[in-house]
Amino acid sequence: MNANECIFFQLAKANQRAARFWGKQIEHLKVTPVQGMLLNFLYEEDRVTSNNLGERTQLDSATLTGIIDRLEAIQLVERKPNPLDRRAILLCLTGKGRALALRLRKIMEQANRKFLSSLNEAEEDTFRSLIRKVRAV
Amino acid sequence: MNANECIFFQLAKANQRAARFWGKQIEHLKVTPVQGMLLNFLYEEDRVTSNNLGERTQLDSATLTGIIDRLEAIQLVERKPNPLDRRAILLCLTGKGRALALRLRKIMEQANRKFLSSLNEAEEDTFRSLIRKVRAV
DNA sequence: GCATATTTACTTGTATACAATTTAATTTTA
DNA sequence: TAAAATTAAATTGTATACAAGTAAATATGC
Repeated sequence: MNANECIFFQLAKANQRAARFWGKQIEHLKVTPVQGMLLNFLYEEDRVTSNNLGERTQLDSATLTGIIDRLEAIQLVERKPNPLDRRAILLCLTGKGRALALRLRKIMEQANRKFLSSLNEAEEDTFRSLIRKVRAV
Repeated sequence: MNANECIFFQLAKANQRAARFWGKQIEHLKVTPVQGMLLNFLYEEDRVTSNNLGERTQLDSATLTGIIDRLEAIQLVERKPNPLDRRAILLCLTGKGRALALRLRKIMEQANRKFLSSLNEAEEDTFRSLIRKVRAV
C-alpha cells in the first residue's frame, strides 16, 4: 500500500483542502476557519461553559482556551462569571460577535454547496453518511 | 444548517479521529502520526529534495523543515549535501529510519483496515472515490 | 561576463491540537 | 464539618500548519 492511498493521509489532505476553502470564504471577516466554526456553535447556543462548548466542538480545554482568548481580544466573545459556580465561566457572544456569526452562517451554507459541487445530490448524501459512519467510534 | 452538519466541521473531526487512531497504532514506535506518514513517503523514495518531498506529502516548506529537524534529531533521517546544487539538500533515511519505515508500512495496512472496518468493501471503495473527488480541486 | 531574476531551504510569527499538569472551587465522604 | 476526591478552566511544552520574509546559490538575459 502506497502512503498516498492511506486513508489517514487522504483524510488529512481532504481536511487540509476543506479548511483552506472555508478559510478563504471568510477571510474578509478576519476570523480563522476554526474561529468561524466556533462562532457558529456559539450562535446556536451561548452562555455555556467551556466544557459544554468543548464537547460540542470536540476541542480540548487547552485548545479552546487559546481560541476564546483570541476571540475575546477582538471583542467577539466574552467570558462572564457564573454566579452559581465560581469555577465555571459563561461564554457569551458579544453583539458584534452575534452579528458576525449570523453572516458566517449564511456563508457556511453557500460554502458547503461550493465545496461539494463536484458531487451530485446522491453522492453528497452518500459521502456525508460515510463520514458519519467512519466518525462513529 | 447546523454547524454540526457542516462539511468542513465533519471533515475536520473525521481527520481528528483518523490521526488519533493512526497515532495510537504507532505510538510505541515513538513517532508522531505525521512523522510516521512522512517516513512512509521517504521509504518509497528518498535522496530527494525538500521540495520533492513537500510536493508528495503536500506539506509546505516551513512545516517540513520542522518535521525533518525532529526526525534528524532522533537519527531517522539525514540531510546530505547535493553535490550538483549547493542550495539543495538530499533527504535520506538512515538505516534505523529505513527499518522503522518498513515496520510502519506493515502497521499502516492493518490500521487502514481497522479504521474502515465499519464499512463493507463497496462502501470503502465509494468512500475512497468520493474523497478523491472532493480533494481534486 | 555581469546584473537581475529565480530557486532552495530556512526563519519568524501566529494559530490550532493534544498530553500532562496546575489552581481554584465545589462535592463527597468519613 | 474537615479531609479527600472531583471538577472547571487555564497553563506548559511539544508538534503540526501556513503566510510572509530571508539568505545563499544558481539560472537567465542582455
